Amino acid sequence: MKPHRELSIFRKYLEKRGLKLTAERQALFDELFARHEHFEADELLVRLRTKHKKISRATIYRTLDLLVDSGIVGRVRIGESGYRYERLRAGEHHDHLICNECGRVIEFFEPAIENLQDEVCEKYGFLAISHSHQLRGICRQCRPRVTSREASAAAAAVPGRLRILPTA
Amino acid sequence: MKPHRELSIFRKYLEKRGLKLTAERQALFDELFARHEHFEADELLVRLRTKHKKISRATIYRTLDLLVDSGIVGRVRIGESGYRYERLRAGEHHDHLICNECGRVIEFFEPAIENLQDEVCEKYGFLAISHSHQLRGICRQCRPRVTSREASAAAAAVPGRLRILPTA
DNA sequence: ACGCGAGTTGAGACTGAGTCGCAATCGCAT
DNA sequence: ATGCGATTGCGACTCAGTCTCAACTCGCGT
Repeated sequence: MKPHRELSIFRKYLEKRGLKLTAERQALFDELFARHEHFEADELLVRLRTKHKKISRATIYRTLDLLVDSGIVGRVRIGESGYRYERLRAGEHHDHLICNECGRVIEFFEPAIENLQDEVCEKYGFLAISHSHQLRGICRQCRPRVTSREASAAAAAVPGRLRILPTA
Repeated sequence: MKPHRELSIFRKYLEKRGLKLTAERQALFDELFARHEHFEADELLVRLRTKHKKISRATIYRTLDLLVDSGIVGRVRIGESGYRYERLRAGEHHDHLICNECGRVIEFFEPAIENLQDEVCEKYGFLAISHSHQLRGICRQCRPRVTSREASAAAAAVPGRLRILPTA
């Protein structure tokens, strides 16, 4: 929870491979821990540019790579284009519900699903390293607005398909 | 199974909205049903360019959009960049195991997971429209080659993280 | 069979996200 | 202070996908 913990992880990570904790990396790290939501790389760039000092796009991406690699930050392909990043609480993990209307991202964790995943892997002799599991649809807040109209139209468009189908 | 079935679905889909079944759309459709694997848009372009007639990149994408929209083809974000497409057997659905080594894509379907998904949605008042669920790792064939070395190194790189974590 | 207009196509310009190369600069162990 | 590897910013670049638009088709109505 306390930023210190992850900072020291990051610091150690850098040290271990002879990298430096520069002002830019610090700034990025701080900005990242100033909030908790999911974010995109360019978003971070803007945030840093406006309030703090200048930092180049390349550096953002490079630093984000380090953070992802160190396990502090997660990189997810959520929408149609680009990546989204999110802080990872140590040891924790969750999947996503993504609203097509408002873009809201809801995190969920279902142990039973995780277990079943493991079973699937075993069945195929597959050694899982990471996974991504996302459901797209309409969130509680947006449902009233959308109601019958679009949603049912979408469902009707694909005859015989009642089940959730893969996308994103 | 027989292409006819999906062709008529596609035809109906087009008709319904006053679109035409042009030679290009046909060619693409045929090429698509000539095989069964997952494929990328540009791959299709090459295939068509070499054996069949010329067809523009724009048309490939446009037609693929139609096919996806009609429910015949699925669009998935599987790797690091771009989309992958796959034929959808009517009513069927599956998720993916993706090998980081050889790129192989294994399809799986686990009803219990699907049910749990529904439960999660209910819990959050979320109306799911589509979902994507992918596990990345090393497939059975590649495991011998990779063994301890990389895999265990990767696991060790993130201390305290034994569980599968989100990515892709 | 013919004509016409909506629908479609190809070429290439364009976009957005992310990456790369490189010269200038910085951080830190000595 | 010195030196050298690590780092930065810039801008050029790539790649996938989208858009524009003039030229061309399809297929319905006659």
